[in-house]
Amino acid sequence: MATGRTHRPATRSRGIPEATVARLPLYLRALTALSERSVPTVSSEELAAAAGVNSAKLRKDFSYLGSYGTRGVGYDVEYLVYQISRELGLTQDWPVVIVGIGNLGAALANYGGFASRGFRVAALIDADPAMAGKPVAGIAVQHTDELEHIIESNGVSIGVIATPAGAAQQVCERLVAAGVTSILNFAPTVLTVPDGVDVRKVDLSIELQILAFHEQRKAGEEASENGAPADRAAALAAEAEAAVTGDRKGPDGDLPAVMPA
Amino acid sequence: MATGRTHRPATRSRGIPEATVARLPLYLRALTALSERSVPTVSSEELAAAAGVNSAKLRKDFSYLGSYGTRGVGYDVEYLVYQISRELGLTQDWPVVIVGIGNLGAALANYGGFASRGFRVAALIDADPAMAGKPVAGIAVQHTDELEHIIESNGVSIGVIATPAGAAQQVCERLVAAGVTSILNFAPTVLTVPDGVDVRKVDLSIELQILAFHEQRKAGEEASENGAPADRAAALAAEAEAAVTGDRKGPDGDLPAVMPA
DNA sequence: ATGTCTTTGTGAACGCGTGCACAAAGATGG
DNA sequence: CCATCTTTGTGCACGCGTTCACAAAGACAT
Repeated sequence: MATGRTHRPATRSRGIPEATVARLPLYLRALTALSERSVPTVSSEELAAAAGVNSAKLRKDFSYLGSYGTRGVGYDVEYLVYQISRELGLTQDWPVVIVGIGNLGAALANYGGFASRGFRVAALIDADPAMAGKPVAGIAVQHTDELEHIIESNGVSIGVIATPAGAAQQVCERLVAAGVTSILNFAPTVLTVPDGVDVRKVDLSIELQILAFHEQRKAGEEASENGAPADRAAALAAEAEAAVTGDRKGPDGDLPAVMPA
Repeated sequence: MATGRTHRPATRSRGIPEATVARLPLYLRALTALSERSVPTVSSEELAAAAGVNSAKLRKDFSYLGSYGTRGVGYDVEYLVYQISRELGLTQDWPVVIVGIGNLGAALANYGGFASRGFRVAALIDADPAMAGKPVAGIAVQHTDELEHIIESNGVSIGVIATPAGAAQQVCERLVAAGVTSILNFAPTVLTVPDGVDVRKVDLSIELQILAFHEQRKAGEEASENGAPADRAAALAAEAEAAVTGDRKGPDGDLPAVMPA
């Protein structure tokens, strides 16, 4: 190791695995908690436990950042907090705009987790003229017409979309055209963006559906056979077929064989 | 409940890969849109484009469910909607409880994406006595004291935690003890749960931090390193989440009025 | 100094997920 | 009934991420 660790080894700084990047905030949170308790150092084992990951994984993650630990001792908490913050870009201030001030948008505006880490809500934007000027989380909502102006004059590069699904793509395009290059999307839609623009998606209902899958599997593992969902399945199928021809439904809602043409 | 089930990769039985499960809701959403437009069939290429994935991946995903396509034609939209819904367990009704009715909890309660897919909000629960009885999204908030009773009498197996970070673990334990086996966690904490309980985490600030990382990389190609002050890191550390304590208070830092920080 | 003990950093093996490329299956037209 | 055309389903190879296991590095005691 210790291969002349210059400040931008193309081999490493370029190559922080995406999976590692996604865990850095987790480590940072755990470290911050330790820092507040004035814990000076922490071992990979302890920190891994606090972050809910494997200790070998944590060490490997940190190894991508450099050798910040001391063998036999562990990691210096404050130093690591700083290094991770810097790596994540949290040592600078990121102005963000939130578009779509409905229930979710308002909740996001009030969310302290944003402001506390170098993220500053530069503006709240909504398409409803009735919302304009109304204060949410201490910030006056502005109308969509001003979107471009807001982005440009504040140098905003990160946008949060909390609009209805139907408006998301259009809002996205306007954000990108105005200079936004990272988007956090809460609308249940697939956003299409040009190269160079990052999109991360948070979809509440998808998470629940994934849980439902596992829940169903747990339930079906003991009652190895379908207990009674046949009725509901049939009902859903019927409802679903309302649109189309709708005359090819399993006789009793059970697994119909592969449907013929 | 199944007896001694040593923990395994979780995707065993007829082994639908976890990555595939996570995409099924995406396909389902795209298919539902097609269904509403009365589109009878769709090719893997078209559907993949609508869902924002690779067509080969989509076909492979579907192959885990069975052979539901017709070569030379594509997939029957209605039939596929039914199959995926059934696979995800959406053909039955899932009562869920939301614990922590702050800004986010209220937004979740109002979120239509839950109710529209077999998920029914059975109860809203908050620790604040002042909230008790207050209607949110047409449902009267109930006090935490009734948590166990609500879970048991409604047969709730899925719980949503939208409390401050400090309360999350305790709430989690009570939910699990009362019979909940799947948890969607919005609080920025690592939840510890017994085997057999699934936890999915949604962390808003982590998503932003990941975006910031990429944003910094994009911006910092040439302005590689600036002498970032360590003061910033110290300030950040001090201000960061006081998650440990756990009650909603805090100046303006991580734990805002309502959201889990 | 030297030995012992703790913990890091990492080489290597393994498993999962992704995407290519193509043969098989079925529709369609003559 | 046969030929052609479209699209599925999947074998295969590759790369990423995870985990194990251990040598090296440093702290600490004697």
